[in-house]
Amino acid sequence: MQQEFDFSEKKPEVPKEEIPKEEIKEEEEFTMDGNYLEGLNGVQRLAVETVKGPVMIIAGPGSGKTRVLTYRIAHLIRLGMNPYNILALTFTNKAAKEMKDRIRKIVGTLSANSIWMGTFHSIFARILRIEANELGYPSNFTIYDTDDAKTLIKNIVSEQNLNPDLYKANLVYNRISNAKSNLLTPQAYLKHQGIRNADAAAKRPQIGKLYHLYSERCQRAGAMDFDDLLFKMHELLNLAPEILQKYQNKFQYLMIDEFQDTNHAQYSIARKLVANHRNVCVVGDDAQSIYAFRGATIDNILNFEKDYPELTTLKLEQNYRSTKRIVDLANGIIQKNSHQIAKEIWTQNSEGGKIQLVHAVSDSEEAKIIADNIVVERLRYHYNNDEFAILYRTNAQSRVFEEALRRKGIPYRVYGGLSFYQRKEIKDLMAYLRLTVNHKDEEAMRRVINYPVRGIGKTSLKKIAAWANEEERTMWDIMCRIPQYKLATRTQNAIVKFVKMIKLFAQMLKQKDAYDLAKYIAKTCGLQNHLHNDKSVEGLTRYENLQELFNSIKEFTDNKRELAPNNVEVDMEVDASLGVYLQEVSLLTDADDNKDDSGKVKLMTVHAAKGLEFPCVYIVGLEEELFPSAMASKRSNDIEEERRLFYVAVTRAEKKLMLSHANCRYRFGKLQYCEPSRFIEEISKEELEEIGNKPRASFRPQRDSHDAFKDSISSNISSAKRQQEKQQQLRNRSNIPNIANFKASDNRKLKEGFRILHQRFGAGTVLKLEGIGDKRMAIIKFDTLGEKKMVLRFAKLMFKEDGT
DNA sequence: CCCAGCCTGGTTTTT
DNA sequence: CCAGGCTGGG
Repeated sequence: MQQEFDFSEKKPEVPKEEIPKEEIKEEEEFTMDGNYLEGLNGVQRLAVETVKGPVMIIAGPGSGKTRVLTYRIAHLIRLGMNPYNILALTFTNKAAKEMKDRIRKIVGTLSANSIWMGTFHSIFARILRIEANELGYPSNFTIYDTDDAKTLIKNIVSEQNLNPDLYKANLVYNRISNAKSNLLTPQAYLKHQGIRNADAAAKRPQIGKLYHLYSERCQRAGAMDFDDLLFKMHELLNLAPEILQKYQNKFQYLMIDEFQDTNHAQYSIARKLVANHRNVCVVGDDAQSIYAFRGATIDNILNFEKDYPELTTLKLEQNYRSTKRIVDLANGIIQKNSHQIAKEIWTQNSEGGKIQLVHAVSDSEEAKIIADNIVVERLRYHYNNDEFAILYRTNAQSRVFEEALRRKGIPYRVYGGLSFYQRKEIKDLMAYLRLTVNHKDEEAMRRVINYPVRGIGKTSLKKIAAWANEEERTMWDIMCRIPQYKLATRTQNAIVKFVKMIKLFAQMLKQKDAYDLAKYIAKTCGLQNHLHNDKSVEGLTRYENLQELFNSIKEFTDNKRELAPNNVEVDMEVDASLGVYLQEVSLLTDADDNKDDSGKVKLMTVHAAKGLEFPCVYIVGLEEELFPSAMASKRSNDIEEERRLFYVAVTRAEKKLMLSHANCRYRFGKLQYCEPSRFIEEISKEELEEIGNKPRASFRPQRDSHDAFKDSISSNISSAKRQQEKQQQLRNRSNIPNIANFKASDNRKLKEGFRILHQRFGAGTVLKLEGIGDKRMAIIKFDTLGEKKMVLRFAKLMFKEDGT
């Protein structure tokens, strides 16, 4: 089936002749006749070739969705569409990157790089940066992360003398986020009767006002939060017909991946952009919608047909990823849900091994069984470490598995969790960088104005904030004219000096690239020295992290340099300045950095695993209140989302799938009894291979006490327990002091203890500890397992006198 | 004004 | 268990 293809207004800005020779060579693997179409099945091919008008592709898991999307884009380019006119939106940077890499292989680097492909947030940020002035924003606006936003809300709540228990930052932030996702302005929010009633009923009538103030403050600070990137984009398109037209003409073709995860704002923007040519292709799977909590709505899929009556709907139902047993299990799971588009996933793959279900006594036993199993599978079927993935519901669950894997000497990588960019020392330097680029950035300023200490304390800051609010100016403005205000001379001088310093940094923005400037700033502001002088173990790690940040900035500038000569558009794609760096980095997550993860077992949440596949998958912690989460048990809608989440997890697996749950686990620092998840009950047991102790009611510890737990399992003592005892014995024998609470004054004992630890572990350095107190940690590094470094963390250390 | 250390309250998933 | 708030001594 060959389509005619004719877009008016198309300017071939990248003529074929300009493509460098080696790229053409690369292309020849896939000739113009469309060799690249040959590996596709009928529906896939139709999906690739139906290029005009609205198309919706319902793509089951493992149905070759990414392949279809990439080939489709390649196909468009082949048909003469300028890559520069294609907009492809994804939800994660990873997905965008993967697609770009694959397209690059088909159409060459130059074309691939010209496609506007990225996350909603990053693409819109890029556009907003260009158009910021239209919205009364500076083009170097800051992007507030969730922490910044919540701190700002906290400040506003306290300024308004509202009860912080009632107006919790989290809650207020969610309300605001919700409003923005639904394109409600503060004014509309305040007017909306239903919302007003709801807020009043919840005894929180002031939320509308807080939303209003929050928006004002963001605007004043030249800052947008994540939701603003969508919200303001929509506002921009509404602002003037010319602007809308400009982007409608620019983006002749729009593709949206993971369409089931779009929220109202995203959908509205998309609809506006394609209103004229209606060339929009969305790919999604209602059964994999797992982001309702952040405003995603399945309605977008259901309504799509109404908005586009001429819609072509295609269903990709053949699964190429998983064994029959896994596909059957997945189908069985999802059919329990009531709302969904009818479809049946099927596969021609072989039956595969039975799905295993592990009943573990405790969370540590669960982890041990899985670590053991990885070793066995590896030997038996010659799997590589990186072919295993452990999927869990919450990030906190990773700890036990890390320990178990470490004990077995299995290298691993944890994805997600606390991102590198959320570490204190990183945020501190970033705040300096942000402040340099955008002086108005209030959250950045509050963070660093007195760090390292320069004698500008809380009281002074409060005064400045008060003056700023009074005059409706930024705090920076006030500080620039600080001699006009009444303050102690010493503080005044300190502020003048601080302002001078930041201004000095700003002057260098144009001359230096991001890397040079960042290094200069770190040195001059005193942060680098401050960390360098901190000789405690953690101080050292912090210093190292800072160096790591420099490395990443260096990588960024080098990358941009490489791109620069080839790129058609001169904007942030090739701009190596600090401002662009900040913009890109604030939208990055931990999963995005391309740290080397070959040869490592992968640990991540189910959410993070979406869009990925692994030969062997372990889904762990299948317990009521955990997976499904306790929050979800209340509403049936949420349970369905949890079930979809389970569905997503199951369908990540190619060959081997193991499910597990524990009878007891530590949660919130307490030992708890756990019911097996209802999802386990829902599975037909015939195809299962059940491993381990069946759950027994007698395991239930009374009053959640540790002793009751010990008694209840003493008859059937778990291997985890024995392991623990063995460890303990090992410790005693080698005289390793036990670790518990300690005070900073115990420094000498501490040092002695670490000397012993050093001897015991031998392989590495035990670093000096000074001034360790509450919630500080000690970190021991040593080389093992061919990994560069291992880090052990001991919270709250103390050596008891008697060595027990 | 600064900091260490105590105390309390809260814990899903992410751009 | 852990982050953040609060307090009281320097």
